[in-house]
Amino acid sequence: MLSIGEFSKICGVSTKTLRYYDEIGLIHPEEINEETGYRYYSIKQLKKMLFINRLKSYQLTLEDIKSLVVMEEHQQEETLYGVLIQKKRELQKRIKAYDYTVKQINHDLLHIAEGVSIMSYLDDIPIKLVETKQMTVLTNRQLLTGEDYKVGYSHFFRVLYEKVAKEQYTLLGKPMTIYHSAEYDPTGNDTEFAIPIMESAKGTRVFPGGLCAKSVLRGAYRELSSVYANLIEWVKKEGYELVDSPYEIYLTDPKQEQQTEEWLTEVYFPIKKK
Amino acid sequence: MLSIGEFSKICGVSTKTLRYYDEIGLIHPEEINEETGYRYYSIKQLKKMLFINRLKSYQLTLEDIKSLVVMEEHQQEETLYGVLIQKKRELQKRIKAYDYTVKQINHDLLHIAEGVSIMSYLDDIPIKLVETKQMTVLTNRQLLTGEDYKVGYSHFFRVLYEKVAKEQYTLLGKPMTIYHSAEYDPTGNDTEFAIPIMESAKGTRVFPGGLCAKSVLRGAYRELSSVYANLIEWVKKEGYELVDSPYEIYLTDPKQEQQTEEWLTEVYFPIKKK
DNA sequence: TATACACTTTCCCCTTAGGGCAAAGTCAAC
DNA sequence: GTTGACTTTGCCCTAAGGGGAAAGTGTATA
Repeated sequence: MLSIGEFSKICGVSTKTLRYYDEIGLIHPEEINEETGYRYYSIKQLKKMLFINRLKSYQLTLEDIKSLVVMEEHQQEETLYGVLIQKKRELQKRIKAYDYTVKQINHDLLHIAEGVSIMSYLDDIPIKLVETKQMTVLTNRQLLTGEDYKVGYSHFFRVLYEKVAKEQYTLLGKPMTIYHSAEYDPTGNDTEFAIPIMESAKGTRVFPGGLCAKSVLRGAYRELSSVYANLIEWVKKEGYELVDSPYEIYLTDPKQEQQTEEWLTEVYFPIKKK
Repeated sequence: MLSIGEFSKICGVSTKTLRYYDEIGLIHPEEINEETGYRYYSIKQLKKMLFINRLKSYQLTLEDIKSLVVMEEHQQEETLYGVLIQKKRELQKRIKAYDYTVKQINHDLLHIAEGVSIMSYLDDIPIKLVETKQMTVLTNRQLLTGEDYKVGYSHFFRVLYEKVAKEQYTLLGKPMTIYHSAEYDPTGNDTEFAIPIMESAKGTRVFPGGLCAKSVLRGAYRELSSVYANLIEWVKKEGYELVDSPYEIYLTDPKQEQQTEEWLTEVYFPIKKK
């Protein structure tokens, strides 16, 4: 039997961690002295602990590890395979995300080196007053969380486009989304997907035209909030007020155009003079 | 002035987050109604919030962001440049670490697919009884934390090798480390770096020989703890006991040999029959 | 045998960046 | 005046332990 200190040294795990693992039921010392409460681990438990260490190095949560180690051996192998495949995908996703972040940082570093403030693009977003025309749009209104957006957008538009194809509607414009929620809520935002068509039918509605402040974003969607901020500031400053939900029109299709720098998105704020 | 909800929606940040940022002094609403406690943000603060959002997307901590946003503009640019460079390196390091983890997972997946338990290598680590000879070693004893190890090893060995070169000592063997700490302690372990030489001089000591249990690890150092566990188990089972600090001898130089699979490390446990 | 010192125990608070929920107060529209 | 949406503060929760205190235990040595 090994004391907690000996066991700790062999496994390369602190005694604090071992006590914590005991507490959460991950690995319980084979023997505990009734009188003193001292923990004693067996040599056999070394293997279990090393297995736990390895799974930890694969970024599994202790919860996941726990459910794995309580299994019987043959069931464990199967489950482990699935879990590892899953984890691998997750790590690859994280790598991609970090790669992207590094790219963005490089972009900003370049700006700073040129002596340009990295938020200066905010001042360069042009805003125009336009008069939009009334349209008929095929729509689908949903509550979406931040997570849903990524997959949701392509999904809901695909559904709408399928309907257009099936019913042989006549397309009159690019896809758009209308944001009805008054506040940003991470648990869900009231979002309407719409495609302008010629016909009026079930699932369509009249989308009113009128005076709008309009801005065009060239680049990745991450700058969208900046465009919104800019529009709001402009609207206040110029003495207008918002009279309907803001909406966006996607001029490029992210699936088609790989260069995020080339994406074009129009942002409209329906307004009137105060 | 914008209410917290409006401001939240524009910036894509929850009201909870805004209150939290107020609490930690990251961004304080420009106006707070004395009677009601309602927070009101100005249009000008949008830009600051968007800047914070961007820094957050770069994985800066709120603490770091805070110290950046309180700076004056020209000082901020300079600091920002350094911080971003730093962060970029960190992210690249993390990417490399994840890449490595993915490789390890792939390795294990292969094993599972072949029907081999992923910890089975533990049973394949051969152990031999050997009699080692007394040596003279040039040494350097240090308290090292887990973090220090990575850079520490190459550093301390380099110092020792420089001494060997300067004093024109005669090399008699490969570099080795002796682990004096009885317990694994994440905050620091008593570690001795040593190189066998012929001469006795200041900075050298006699390294005693004797009976040892010896194991050879082929592969990356991450399996070292397994080798230790195996040795300890063997020593107990065979009725021996440890009489001195375990040590390792590095047969390959990590700087020379790029393939971690080819690294060779000998692990020695000085023992005697109980 | 007394003592010193290393080891272990439990207990409590702390970490990041907020999320969830509840009770109570406030705002704006009808 | 009322309703419903909005906001406030306050309290507890997260994952994986780290730090430290106070008290008890093990063991080697003088």
